[in-house]
Amino acid sequence: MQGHPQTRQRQLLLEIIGKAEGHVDAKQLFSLAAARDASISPATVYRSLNLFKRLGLVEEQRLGQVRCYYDAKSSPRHQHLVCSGCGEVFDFACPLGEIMEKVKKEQGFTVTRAEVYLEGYCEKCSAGKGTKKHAE
Amino acid sequence: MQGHPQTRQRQLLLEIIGKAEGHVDAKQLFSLAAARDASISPATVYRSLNLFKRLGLVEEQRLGQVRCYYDAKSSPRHQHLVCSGCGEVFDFACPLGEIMEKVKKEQGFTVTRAEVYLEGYCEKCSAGKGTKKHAE
DNA sequence: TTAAGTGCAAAGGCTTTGCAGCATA
DNA sequence: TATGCTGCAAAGCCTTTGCACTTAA
Repeated sequence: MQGHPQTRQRQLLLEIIGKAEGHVDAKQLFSLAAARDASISPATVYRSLNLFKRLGLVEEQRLGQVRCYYDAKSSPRHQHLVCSGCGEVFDFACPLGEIMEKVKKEQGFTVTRAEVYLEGYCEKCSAGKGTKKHAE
Repeated sequence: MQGHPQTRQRQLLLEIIGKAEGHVDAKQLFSLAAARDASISPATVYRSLNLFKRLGLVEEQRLGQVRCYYDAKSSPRHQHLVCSGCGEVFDFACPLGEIMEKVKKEQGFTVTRAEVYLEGYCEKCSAGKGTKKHAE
């Protein structure tokens, strides 16, 4: 791992991130890890996440207020829809290429990282609004 | 103010947010406010921001990890470019309408809130990279 | 064997909350 | 005057850090 020891904890964390198709935040990651290795500590989770980010193994993205992580190689670039009704997270393809070109051309800005976050109501929740799982 | 008393502190905060064309986070807002009214407390800033958000007077948006606020009526919807070189924040028009329509049509998702966050290098910093004000 | 990682506990930011006093309407 | 806001201080999260011990290579 690029000069970094492959430890039991790191393997476990990477495995969880890889399997969690979608996005886990640090807290979830800790819970999931602790379920399989009760001795793991939050500090290790945070330290590992920072290492993985530096090595480019996982990517970080904000979903609303929350920092989430996902496997860098498994997930192609995608962006997120979060339902205010049921809390579910959906992926969607976003024409980022166009947007990046546009700001490059118009403002000379070179984009190295893009995040799109849309909040609203999914098909099911649009139909029967009022079943809020978590408030706004 | 919709049944909420108009206090000295709230006036001050709204004024600062209005004048700060762009985005202030809670900390900046507190500093700016404290410069003009040394007795103001962070608690008031946070309480006021939450009130303003509820009343729709200010809008909240994330810039990277940071929650920023801006005057809801003065700013038309715009999105942000943050330069990793100089830290400057640029606005840009983003074709969100199209995107919202697309997810509506393709996934039945109704968007109520959209945030686009692009990070990269502005024209100046692209030219002479290496003058990082803050690391990644 | 040795450099690096880990757990624990404590500390650090930011944000919220309880409470008593104060101000707005 | 009465409701509601304010400041203060304390508490709550999440995240990072210091330290001694353990582990991978």
